[in-house]
Amino acid sequence: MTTTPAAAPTTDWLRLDQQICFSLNAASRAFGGVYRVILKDLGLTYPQYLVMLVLWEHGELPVKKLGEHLRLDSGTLSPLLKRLETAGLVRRERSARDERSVEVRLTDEGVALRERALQVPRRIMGATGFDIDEIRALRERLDELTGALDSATLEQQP
Amino acid sequence: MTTTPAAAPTTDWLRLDQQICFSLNAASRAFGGVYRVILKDLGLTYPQYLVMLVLWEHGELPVKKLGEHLRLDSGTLSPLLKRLETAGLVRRERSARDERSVEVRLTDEGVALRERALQVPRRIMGATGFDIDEIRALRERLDELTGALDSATLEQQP
DNA sequence: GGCCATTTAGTTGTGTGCAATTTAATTGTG
DNA sequence: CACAATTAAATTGCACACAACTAAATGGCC
Repeated sequence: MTTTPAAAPTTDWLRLDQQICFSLNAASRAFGGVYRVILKDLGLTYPQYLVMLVLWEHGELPVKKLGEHLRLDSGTLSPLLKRLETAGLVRRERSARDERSVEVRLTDEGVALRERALQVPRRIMGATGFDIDEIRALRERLDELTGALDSATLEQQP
Repeated sequence: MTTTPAAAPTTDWLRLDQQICFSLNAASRAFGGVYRVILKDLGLTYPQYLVMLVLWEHGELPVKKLGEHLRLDSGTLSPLLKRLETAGLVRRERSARDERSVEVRLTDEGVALRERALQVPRRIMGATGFDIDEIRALRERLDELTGALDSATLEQQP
């Protein structure tokens, strides 16, 4: 075997691409790892925690609205919500007004869990080593990126 | 400082937390969506593309090393590599020196696919709307974050 | 009122991610 | 050399994501 790989890597675009998507992918999973450890106490997975955050803020929402907040569809949410229901944190009830819709609402237990969740953000912040302003700046950058990527995805589909 | 009884929480840390993890999670999945569209031509998923990027750069390496580059373990890589092998892009062979190890190497077809992949980074860059320097700055920030999160995860596991 | 397109959840199938376990090979130690 | 500890892959089980599809309910439109 020759020691030199296929192509000259100096201005290697694939290598650059590697860096970009690796970084985001790795950061996302590293974040997931930290949340996994911290959320184990609460009996929640990271995506379940995200759902609970939305419910703690809004109290009660149809699956559709929940999905809009989280950019997730029913294919992901339906089984996840079933697990939260089995855990006794939420109830799912067909809306009386529109029987296509399913209202998701917190149980007393689900509301109570919020108290224990209040410590989570501080621990996450500690793990990042970033301060509030740095986090905010990064967040704005990421939202900008997400917006650009979403519109690009839509344009690419016709 | 007494807190408001019911809904209105302190400085709403949970809401802030929501913003942070939502943003990273959303950006990661938005990125995945763009890659999914672009990579469909090549017959690769996004994680498979990441594996191919490493192989295009290094030519051949054991599963262990591949996992270190991608921070993935054999539980993820084994089935993924089987699919790449079925697709005819890689071969997996037990190392003669150390029979515990499995060497992953590109087939001719796998090497050839690199040519078609060369267009991917440009299309991704276009979709982001960011220029090289912005991407690089974001990447450095994310790597910093990942490093902090990883060491925090390790410290928490004694 | 009757019919059809749309909307909303749910289901199915594929592909990760990761923890935990298993199997086989290698290494370290007495 | 024997044998326990370690290491590398693979396997198993669970939980997302997401595309594609199904089923039920609603809303328009004539």
